[in-house]
Amino acid sequence: MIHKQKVRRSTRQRRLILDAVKDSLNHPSASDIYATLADSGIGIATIYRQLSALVEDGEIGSFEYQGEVRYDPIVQPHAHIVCSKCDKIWDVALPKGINNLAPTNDSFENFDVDLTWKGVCNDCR
Amino acid sequence: MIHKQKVRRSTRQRRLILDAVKDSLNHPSASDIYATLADSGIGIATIYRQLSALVEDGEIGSFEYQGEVRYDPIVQPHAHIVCSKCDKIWDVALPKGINNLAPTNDSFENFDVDLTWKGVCNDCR
DNA sequence: ATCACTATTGATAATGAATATCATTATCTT
DNA sequence: AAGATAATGATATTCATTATCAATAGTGAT
Repeated sequence: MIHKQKVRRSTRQRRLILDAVKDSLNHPSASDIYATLADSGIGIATIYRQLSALVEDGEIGSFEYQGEVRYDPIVQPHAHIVCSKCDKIWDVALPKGINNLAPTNDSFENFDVDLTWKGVCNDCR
Repeated sequence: MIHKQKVRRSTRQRRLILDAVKDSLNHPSASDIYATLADSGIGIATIYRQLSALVEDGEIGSFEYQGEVRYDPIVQPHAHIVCSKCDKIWDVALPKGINNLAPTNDSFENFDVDLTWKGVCNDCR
């Protein structure tokens, strides 16, 4: 017997958290979103729960950097550039044709790329 | 006045930790190394300290995956494949010419690539 | 070898991100 | 409106990692 699909409910908290990520420009962490929504009264546990759920539902993107998960309003595949001095993160297009360079063969089915360029940004030099 | 260079001492602990990473095959975490060296009596703080120092000194590599830092005996630039089911990690060559695809321009000096392919391995299918 | 200097160690407390628990609240379907 | 249950918020807990600090042990000079 197949597992019954758990229905996702639309709550005030979920909407606010989604909007906060969609409106973000700095690849916020969970605590960044918590701070942004400070006067909403949303608990920190809900922030974590909904961020995970939104990623799972494909509404937002995520990646980890410096020991914490960062969230991304952009869901289309793309790469990042990070400055190792100031830890700022920029979005950048994936190199054209990168998927053709994937090590896919009959022993591994490949479906996602995580690409980050690390360097020093202009401001830090 | 230039900062005085702090001299790195060669200790029993450092040698054992370096050897453990160099002999590893599974991209071990700090606690993996701690477990491997359980009967050496090395404290967990020293494991963390020396792993960081070894990375800083360019003796080993590191990257983060699933909320923890993994260490790598290979220091040459290379990519990883991870299985999202069993979390196993494989080494794989960087796509040839990837550095020519870097978004380097006069506002960002690029010196490192972090590339991970994510998929499902043969065993998990 | 011994000395003096100080980097390193080990035990442990502390931090910080993320998850688990659970009684209460709010959504959704009928 | 009512029943079923997903979601919430407060908080305890877990887990990886770092900070603290007295004791120990490399290292270079004598």
